[in-house]
Amino acid sequence: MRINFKMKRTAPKKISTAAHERLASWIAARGLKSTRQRDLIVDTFFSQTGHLSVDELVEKAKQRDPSIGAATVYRTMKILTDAGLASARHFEGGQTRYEAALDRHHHDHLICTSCGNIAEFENERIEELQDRVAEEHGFTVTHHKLELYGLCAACRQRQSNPNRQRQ
Amino acid sequence: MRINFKMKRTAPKKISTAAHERLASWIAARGLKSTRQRDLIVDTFFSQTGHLSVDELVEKAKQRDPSIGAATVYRTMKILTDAGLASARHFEGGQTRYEAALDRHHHDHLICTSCGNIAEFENERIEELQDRVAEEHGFTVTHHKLELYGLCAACRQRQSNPNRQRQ
DNA sequence: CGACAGATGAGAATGAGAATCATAATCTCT
DNA sequence: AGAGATTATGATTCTCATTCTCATCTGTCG
Repeated sequence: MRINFKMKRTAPKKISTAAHERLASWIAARGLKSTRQRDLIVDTFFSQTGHLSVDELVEKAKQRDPSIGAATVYRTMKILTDAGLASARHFEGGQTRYEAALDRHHHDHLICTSCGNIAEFENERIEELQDRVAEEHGFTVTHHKLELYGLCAACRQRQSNPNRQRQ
Repeated sequence: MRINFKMKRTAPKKISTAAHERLASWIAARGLKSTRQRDLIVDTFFSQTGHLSVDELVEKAKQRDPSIGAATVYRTMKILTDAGLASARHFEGGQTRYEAALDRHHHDHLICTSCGNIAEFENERIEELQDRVAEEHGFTVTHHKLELYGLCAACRQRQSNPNRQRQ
C-alpha cells in the first residue's frame, strides 16, 4: 500500500520563540553551533503544521535557500528530535514524519489510507489498559505506538458515491 | 535504536497440514505452481515459532538448500501473506517480520527493546475504545497497529542488578 | 584575527525490498 | 512421455529513505 500523506491543516501555528530558545540552549549546552541553515530549517519546520516528511521539508527549505542539502535537513531534524522539540513518527509508507513536540501531550493517530489525512487523539482509558496489559506480562513500557488506519469521513463518502467528486 | 529481535519460544508448533492444504488450493486457484523451493520455504516457516525476519528465514532455508535465493523467500512470504497464512508485521528496527496466521485471532504486541522478545496480547476493551475513537472522528478503521515497547521482566531484573548476568 | 571544533553539501554507501531477465522447472493437453 | 505454454528461480540491478564520508567552509572563543 503506497500512501500519499498530506498535511493536516488545523489551527494556524505561531512561530514559537520558545522553541528557538530551547533549541539555542540545547545547542549551546553541547558545543554545537548555530548556523544559518539550521535556523532556516527549524523556522521552516515550525511554520508548518501537521506531520511533515523530510522530503516535504527539504522542498520547503529549498524554496527559501536552494543550496540547502537534504543531509542537513536530516541532521537538523535529528537534533530537534533529540532536543524534544520534534517527534518522529513512522507511519505506513516508509518515510519518517516529524511533528512539533513542544508542550504537546502524548497522543496517537488516525490515518486515512486514501487521502493521507492524519488526525490525532488522546484516550486516557486506552493508555491505562495498555499499562495494565503490560503489567500482566511483566513489561515496563517506555513508549508505544497506536495507529488506526482507515477511511476518513470525506473519503468514505467519496467511495460510496463514486459518481460524484471524481478528479 | 537498533534492536536485535529474537524469536519467542512458546508452545511447540506442529507443522500444520491444514496450512499446506490451504496453500495448495490457493496456488491452484490462481494458476501458480508448486515448487520444491516454495515447499521448503513454507515448511521452514511453519516449523518455526515467533516473528521471523526474511533474513532469518533465508538463513534457515539455506541450511536445507544453500541454493535458495533471497528473492524467492520474499516472493514466497508475500504469497503466504496474500493467502492469509502469514501476516507481516513492521516493528521498530526496519525489517518486516512474519508470523503464522492460520486460525489466529487478531492480537497486538509487547516488544522488549533490550532482548527483542515479543509477547502477544488481546484486549477486547482496547479494541472497542479504538472503534469508538475512530467513530468520533468519522473514521472507518480497516486495520490498526498497537505496539508496546519496553523492558520484559527478565531484562528489567538484569538492569536493576547490573553486577549479575553480564555477558 | 586565528585556530579549531563543528557544520555543510555533494555524492557515495547502505539496507530492505521490488523489479528484471535469462534460464529452469512445472503443468496441461494429447 | 513429449511439447508447448506459463510460471518460478536466482543473480543481479534498481529504488528509495536514510546515513556516511570527505573536502571545504563557518561559528566560536580566546
